[in-house]
Amino acid sequence: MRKQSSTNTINKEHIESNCGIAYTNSVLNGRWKLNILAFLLDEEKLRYSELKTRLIGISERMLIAQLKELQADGLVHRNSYPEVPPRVEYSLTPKGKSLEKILIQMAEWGTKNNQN
Amino acid sequence: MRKQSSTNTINKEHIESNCGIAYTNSVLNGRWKLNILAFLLDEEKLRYSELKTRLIGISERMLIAQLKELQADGLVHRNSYPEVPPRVEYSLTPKGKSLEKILIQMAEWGTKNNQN
DNA sequence: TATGGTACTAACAAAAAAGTAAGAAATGAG
DNA sequence: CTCATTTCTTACTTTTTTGTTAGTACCATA
Repeated sequence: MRKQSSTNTINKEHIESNCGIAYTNSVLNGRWKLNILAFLLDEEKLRYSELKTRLIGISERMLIAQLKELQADGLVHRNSYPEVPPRVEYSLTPKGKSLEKILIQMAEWGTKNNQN
Repeated sequence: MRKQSSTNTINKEHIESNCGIAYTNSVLNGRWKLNILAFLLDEEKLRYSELKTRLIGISERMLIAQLKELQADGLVHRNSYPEVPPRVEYSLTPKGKSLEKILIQMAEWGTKNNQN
């Protein structure tokens, strides 16, 4: 009677790949996260102010928020120097760097498929 | 006086990769889009009702909305049979299929890095 | 004539994300 | 003592996204 039982035909691989993608999605989802990661991949270390300059249009509130989430997810490392005025450098963690291939391919795919 | 001029130090490659990523992000961003694409990649064709069954928790409103956006971006093809009750099959376009590598790597990365 | 099954659509409400603007801390330079 | 600089923080508003619910169209079948 209930068609839901057809869910059973989804095998384990499908479910796992689906969970995998869901996690990746949850970590990368956000208006600026991919861009932040891409810049950090390119330039290794960037100060807060440097990121702000590169991410044209981002507000400070958003930049901080996205950086915090990326840190919480273990993708980005924050290094703060005890100076005044403050100096804070952001960089990728190994986990963040492990996204390199994906980021590069996304950039390539986007460049190829964006008809502007 | 204005620090914005430091933007000039960002070279063309960076800008392009950034635009590429921004486009890819705009196309893939959405709570369910990656999952929808992953299922279509795995199963080639899926009816609306089959997608609904697999995407646990999605509402009809969202499913339709995401499918429409994916169609508008040229990733998904909609095939409607002139039958009653209606039968509609969704599948990936070549452009959608060209995301295969990225989708697979995202699934793998997620599976590897999701500590559950 | 009424019912069932599938793929939607529309209207409104709730929740989440993002924008805006003001300000705080810390200290060396003037 | 005041100011400038940099990295945030907070409160509030607006916008965007998502949920919820009800309903539509189609026609074969009973």
